[in-house]
Amino acid sequence: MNSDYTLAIHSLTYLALQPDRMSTSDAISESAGVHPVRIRKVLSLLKKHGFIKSKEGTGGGFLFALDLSEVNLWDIYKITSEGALQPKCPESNEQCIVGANMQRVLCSIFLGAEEHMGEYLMGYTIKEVVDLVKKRL
Amino acid sequence: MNSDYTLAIHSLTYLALQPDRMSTSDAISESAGVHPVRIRKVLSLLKKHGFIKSKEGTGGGFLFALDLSEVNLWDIYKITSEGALQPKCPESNEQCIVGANMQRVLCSIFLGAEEHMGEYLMGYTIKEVVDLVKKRL
DNA sequence: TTAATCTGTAATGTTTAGTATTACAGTGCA
DNA sequence: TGCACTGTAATACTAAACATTACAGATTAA
Repeated sequence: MNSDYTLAIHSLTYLALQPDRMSTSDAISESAGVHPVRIRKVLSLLKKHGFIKSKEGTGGGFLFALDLSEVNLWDIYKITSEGALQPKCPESNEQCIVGANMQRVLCSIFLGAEEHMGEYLMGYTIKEVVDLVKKRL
Repeated sequence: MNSDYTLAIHSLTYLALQPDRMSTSDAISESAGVHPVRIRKVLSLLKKHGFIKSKEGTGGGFLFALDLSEVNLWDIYKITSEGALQPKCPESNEQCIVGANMQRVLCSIFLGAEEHMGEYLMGYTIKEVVDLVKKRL
């Protein structure tokens, strides 16, 4: 699982808890324990998809742009990690019936697996993640 | 997705197509396009779980030990890759409510995702993979 | 009983992917 | 004008994946 994915969830959850002021990449990076540049990279993806707004300059930062229950974990997965489940198939031997066909077979199976997982992830919105985080236990 | 997983599937499929003679790690590695030592490592795992037999020495190699429909892709996943979906959470800030709780929340969500995917993978046995490979298209 | 052919596994080296760091242009505020 | 941000590219570092080497032990066949 790509860790940009977890970073994106972490960031959005952070923003969700600061609904009335902008948060800087520095503040988020301190919460997540990674470098601010990474936060900006991940958030620039989320911005492109309209989940957040950003503002440059003094007093700038990031802000959640939608309702918390409009964004679910499958949406975020698709943006940050789609295809992460796909097998990394080394060049296999085309002379061999197994080598020649395995990649195709596995790709289609793993695509199905990803879609299947998607249905599960759709069940979690940022709102629910925020609630779980608040519960502390 | 751990590529030991795809290697295990590849190897088992290969063995399934050679039911009446032993296959060497060299032959399998040539089909899969990886180093024979890796094949032996992965297959030693599968052997521990009783999916295959092996024999050392001249004329030795590996052999499928069960019926093709007794082994499904979830079984293999559990052996080679369980936990691969778990997020790699960097140490986050315990002072922050998000940092302090995110790992716990994500672990439980991703555990569910893995189980959910498991139900899908259970639907594919090696027999079905072999059939798909034979179909060639 | 010796040589050849395998597995099993540890140790080491190499490559690649992930991540951090640095640098700096552009934007907006005070 | 100076400061505090985002945005992004370039570079450097680190860790994980993978290949390679090495060799002990098992098995067969000459």
